Amino acid sequence: MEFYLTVESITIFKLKVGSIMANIQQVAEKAGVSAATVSRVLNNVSSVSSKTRLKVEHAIKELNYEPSMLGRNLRNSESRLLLVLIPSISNPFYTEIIKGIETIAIANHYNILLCATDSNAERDNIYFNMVKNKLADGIISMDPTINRQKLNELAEKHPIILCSEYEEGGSIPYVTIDHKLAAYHAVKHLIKLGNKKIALINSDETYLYARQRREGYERALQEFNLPIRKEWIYHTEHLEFEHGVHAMRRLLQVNERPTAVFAVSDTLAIGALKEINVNGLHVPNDIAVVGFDKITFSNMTNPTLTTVAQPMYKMGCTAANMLINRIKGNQVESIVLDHELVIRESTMG
Amino acid sequence: MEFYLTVESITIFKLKVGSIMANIQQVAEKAGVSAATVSRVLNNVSSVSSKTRLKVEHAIKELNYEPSMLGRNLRNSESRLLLVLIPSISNPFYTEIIKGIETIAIANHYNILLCATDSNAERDNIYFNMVKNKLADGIISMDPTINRQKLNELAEKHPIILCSEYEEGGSIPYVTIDHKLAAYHAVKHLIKLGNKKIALINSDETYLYARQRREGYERALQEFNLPIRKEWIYHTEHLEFEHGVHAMRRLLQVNERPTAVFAVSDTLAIGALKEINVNGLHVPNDIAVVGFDKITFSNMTNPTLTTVAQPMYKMGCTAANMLINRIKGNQVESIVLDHELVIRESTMG
DNA sequence: CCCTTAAATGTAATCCGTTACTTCCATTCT
DNA sequence: AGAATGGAAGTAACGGATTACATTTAAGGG
Repeated sequence: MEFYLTVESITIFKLKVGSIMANIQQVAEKAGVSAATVSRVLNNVSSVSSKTRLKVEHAIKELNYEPSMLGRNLRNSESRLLLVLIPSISNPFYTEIIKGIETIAIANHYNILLCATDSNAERDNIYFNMVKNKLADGIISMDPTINRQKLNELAEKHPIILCSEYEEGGSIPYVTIDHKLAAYHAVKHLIKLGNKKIALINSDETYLYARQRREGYERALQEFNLPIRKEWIYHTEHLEFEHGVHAMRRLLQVNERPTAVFAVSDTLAIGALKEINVNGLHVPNDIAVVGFDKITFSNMTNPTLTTVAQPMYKMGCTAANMLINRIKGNQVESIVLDHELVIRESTMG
Repeated sequence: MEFYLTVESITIFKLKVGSIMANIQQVAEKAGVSAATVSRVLNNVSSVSSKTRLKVEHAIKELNYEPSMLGRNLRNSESRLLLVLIPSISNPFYTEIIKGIETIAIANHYNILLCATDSNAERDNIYFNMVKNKLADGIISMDPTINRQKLNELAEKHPIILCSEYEEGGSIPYVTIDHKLAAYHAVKHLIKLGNKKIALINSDETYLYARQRREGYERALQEFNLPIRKEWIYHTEHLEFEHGVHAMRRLLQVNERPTAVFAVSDTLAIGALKEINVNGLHVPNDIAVVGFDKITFSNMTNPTLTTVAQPMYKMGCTAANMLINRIKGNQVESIVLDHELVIRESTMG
């Protein structure tokens, strides 16, 4: 009896699965053609007569058929999935880039797998395996904390593009801006406004962009014969708001208080704004502030934040195009995009 | 000559592809066993002798073999991918939820496909097809603008969970909070502070949560015998900052100016804050403000924002667990989680 | 009316792993 | 020693679509 029940339930299950989705074979039978012909119709191969095409299309509608990506992908050994690696979803810097990537991806019939590594090496491994496993066709990495060596190894056999963060002299193609020049412009702007004591809130200099932005900061100061003072350079471990608050608190305690601050990210700059406000000082009259990235919220603060805009949407588009080209087997060249200084209230007296 | 070159390049390509990744057959040959045995080793099936297991594991290492997800998924007809639908990546409300989903997903050997619909029906279709196509095993939808009818149809044959936004009396399981009660608490808080003229910045009431939050707002006012005045209720089409600014501008022009504002999202509330500041008024002394969602930035504004916290991380975890259960074929029940009023500077005199 | 040729369609192999079923072999029991 | 039992491994079908190659069909030329 028990055995009978089991058999029945299996039958029901099979029936249900069958009803969920027809396969190409069933469509072929219904249309009275071979599976090959159905496949040709699906892929718009020219050599199908219009009569047959119509029959097949009719059968497809009738059966509510949708081709299985799994079968197709196995055969074509592609997944049409792009892996996008970011350090953390909560960082607004990435949102526009991702939009760019997504737009290009969809236009090329790809989809994106957005993955936050949270600077977790285990996650890295999972995601790297997805490419090895053919579950993704390529990677756009925006994670500066990623394991370089493993990434390079992977890049030998799989398409990878770096976005924003890259490796100097490395072999993996990248899209980025000229961080040094961008920082130079930002600081020069502060100098032109008459500031002579300019502080830098930088992040961890293990990251290339942090080193480059400091170089730009120093270059601007040198060019105008302003002193580079250690007390005015503060390094934060992370880019979050709280670290900006903390950095600014320290900078306000320095003997000779700076009259301007350049922070290497908007979230840091917004933290600085807050701390300056809390201390009863005025931005920009007492201290001017410049951020970096032009995240959405940089426009919502009070005062609004002067910041260096990276062409994020374009960066995303470019990275996606490069990756898709790479997947097609083409050679691609690294690209440096232009930045733009967006002057707003935090530097307008 | 040209022909020769072409042939050669094809050969090279083929060789390269071959070298990229061994398949189960090659591993089997190397280990001197059948593919079935290799598969058993991979899947930890008990009936493999330790000698054979060792041989196979050795061969796997030697060939640097990684099983292809495509083959495996086709056979098992699962993709181990969860589709997460959000209206827009740039909305910070979703970040914590996504983290929760991701954590649970990874713990269960799933990965997430994060997809922004940007309220674009075409995109909806693409994503729905991914499930029909077996490219994803199920959907967590957080998009209130999604096509209800299509979603319901899809839900008949595929696992779907709604997160935050749901359908009253619908058949799709959901996770949410009690929006009405949450709004009631927020407004009651404003009343307890002595406010008698309380404005509401609501979003489009085609969304269930918007209707429910207004009900909560009205219930609180009624309970304390305060008037519900039309001029104090403003509807915005979207949730962005600018709409909050605009709404507040209007509310400040009303004859009898409200002394407090409850906005149904933090971004709207932050817009309101900004506009109040711009008009030389003080928060909370002139006008108190309460938001909704407790997004990261609600803590970075000046003053910091009092807001209703949804348990976003937990919501994400819950939704993911529900979906995975659904995929396993289990029945799941809808869940209503607790909210919390976070009192900060924008209501603390 | 037959032959050539091209277009249209079918056949079958292939992509890669999983698993029900079968076979083989070695214990253990009588 | 021969049968019964069970453990270990192999065989082959399967999942769904694609495509090189083979075959059929129809049209055009002589």
